[in-house]
Amino acid sequence: MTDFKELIANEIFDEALGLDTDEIKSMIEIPADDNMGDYAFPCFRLAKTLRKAPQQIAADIAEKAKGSEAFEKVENVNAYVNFFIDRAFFAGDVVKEVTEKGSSYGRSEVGAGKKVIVEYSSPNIAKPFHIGHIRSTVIGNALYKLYDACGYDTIRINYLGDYGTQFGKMIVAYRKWGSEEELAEEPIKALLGYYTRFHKEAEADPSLEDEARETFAKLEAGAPEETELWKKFRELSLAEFNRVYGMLGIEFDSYKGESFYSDKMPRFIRELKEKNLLVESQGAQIVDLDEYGLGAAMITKSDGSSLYVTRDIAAAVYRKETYDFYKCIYVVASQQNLHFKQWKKVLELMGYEWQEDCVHVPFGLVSLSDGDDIKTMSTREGKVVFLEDVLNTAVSKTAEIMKEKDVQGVDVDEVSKEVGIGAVIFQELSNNRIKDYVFSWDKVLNFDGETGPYVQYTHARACSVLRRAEETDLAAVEGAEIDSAYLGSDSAYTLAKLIYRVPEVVIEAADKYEPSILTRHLVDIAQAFNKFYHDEHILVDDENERRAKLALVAAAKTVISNCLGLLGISAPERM
RNA sequence: GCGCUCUUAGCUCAGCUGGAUAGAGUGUCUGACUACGAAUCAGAAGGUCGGGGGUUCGAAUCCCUCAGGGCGCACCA
Repeated sequence: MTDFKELIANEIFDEALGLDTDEIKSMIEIPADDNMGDYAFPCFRLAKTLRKAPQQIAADIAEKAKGSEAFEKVENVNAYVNFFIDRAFFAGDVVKEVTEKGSSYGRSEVGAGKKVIVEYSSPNIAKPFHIGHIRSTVIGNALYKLYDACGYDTIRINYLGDYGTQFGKMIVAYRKWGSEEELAEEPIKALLGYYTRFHKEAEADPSLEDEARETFAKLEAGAPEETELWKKFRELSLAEFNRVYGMLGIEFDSYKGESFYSDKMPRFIRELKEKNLLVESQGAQIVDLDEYGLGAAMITKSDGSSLYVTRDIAAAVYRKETYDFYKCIYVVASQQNLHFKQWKKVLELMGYEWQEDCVHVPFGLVSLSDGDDIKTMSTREGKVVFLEDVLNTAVSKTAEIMKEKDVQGVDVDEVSKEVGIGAVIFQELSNNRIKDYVFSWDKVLNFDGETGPYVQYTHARACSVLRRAEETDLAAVEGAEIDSAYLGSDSAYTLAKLIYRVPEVVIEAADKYEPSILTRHLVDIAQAFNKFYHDEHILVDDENERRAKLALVAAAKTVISNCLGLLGISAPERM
């Protein structure tokens, strides 16, 4: 591909500026308004070194660059030098690139040879998979795909919350009020019922809490009956979770959860002691992080049992020793910011320098609207919206729409899943992950505007044009040269420009741990395609024109499909 | 109280390492299906970018401060 920034930088370069071509390249901007050119170079900063008015500098550069054949036009507006390139040539160049690369367009090798771990989803066993869990699950999955696309060697870990006092509670509740039948029938809902009931009853009878702690201690000590129940709860829950993961098309390479590390902690407690980091406080063992403004990190409780931070230390070291990662990404809610800061600080104090390669990727809270009240979801109170219900509702709404529209030649069951679930995932990945939001049925079930179905529809529409061309034997010949002169319109150029940027957008989204950057860009592409589609007649009689336009349609189709794939969403050909 | 974070159009949100007239979607109003899919497109209206200072040729963007919301602050994870 032609690197226009390079051409421009070479044109501008002058020793008197005191800038090398790379610095000049980084200063080049793409104007918001097409009328102001395709690339722009602002001269404000040069005013000091050159001791001239920026307007004058711009005029001088423009004058000098006007002779260049690489640009159709060069002009200066105030302190800007605006470069106009041959748009048709550019569009043709982009189309060619996408045609050659196909499904690998957007991928790169920037991460070749580096190992990246992404930890995400990590639900608590025996609790329902609710709408709040979608964030880590879907954001983490997109990050995994983005890193994979950047050439990194990736490992997906589901750090299951499969241990802790909560299992003591669950066992106690099950023995008191549960039955095997209801557990077999609807495991998660039954377990949730026990959990909810436990907390309700424990308010009146605090001794239940002690009983739960004792029961967990037994479990930890390896008591057979308790272990048996724990295993059963874990298995039943995992089967439920896997159903949801299946719907979302999500997989993991490892399910090593908290229980896996339960016997790996003494080593670190010893190590903390040896390094004189441990302090006793009110019967508990802590690492004092006051001087760093991080309070105290509790390592063991007063009864000697261990906690979250300790387990996470064990897990991090295990991963470093097992995988020797370049980076380890934790996709966990922002509520745990303090925990991650403490944990990293403790690792640092222990001398593990690689803690710098551990990144907490936080995201905002999902809450529920309860009339005028906004509440966080509470498993204990049973106030939750199940993710599976959301997915199913989205699917059935999609099926309704499809039946209404009477789409031909599709398996409604299959496609309504792709579209309905795609809509939910897309919604989740649309906004900056740090923002809190209130769950709304209206919003997840809205399929108009900047939504997943809109993008998928655009893809299906492109497929439809290509199909039509083939049916009537008007298809572009595979591998044939196209005459890019027909791609010089504003709408074709805008579309090509957005397609051109995809590889860099993918890298940026991965670097910033922000899938929404790609989601937004994808919406822009879909909008640009739809505008092109409306502005221009594609299946025209003139063979050369038709071929050129079809090639652009095919490129757009490929790119939309690739980007949706990176977000974990499928791209149906009809819907 | 302390720490982190958010505040941009009626609503939901974009706005890249500061750059030209702050953009989408949705909602409201209006127009476009006898070309290739109307889950679409075009147009109108809608903003003192939470308030106030500062840095700069230039601030929604960086710094300070105030206000409001959210989250967190040792025996849960």
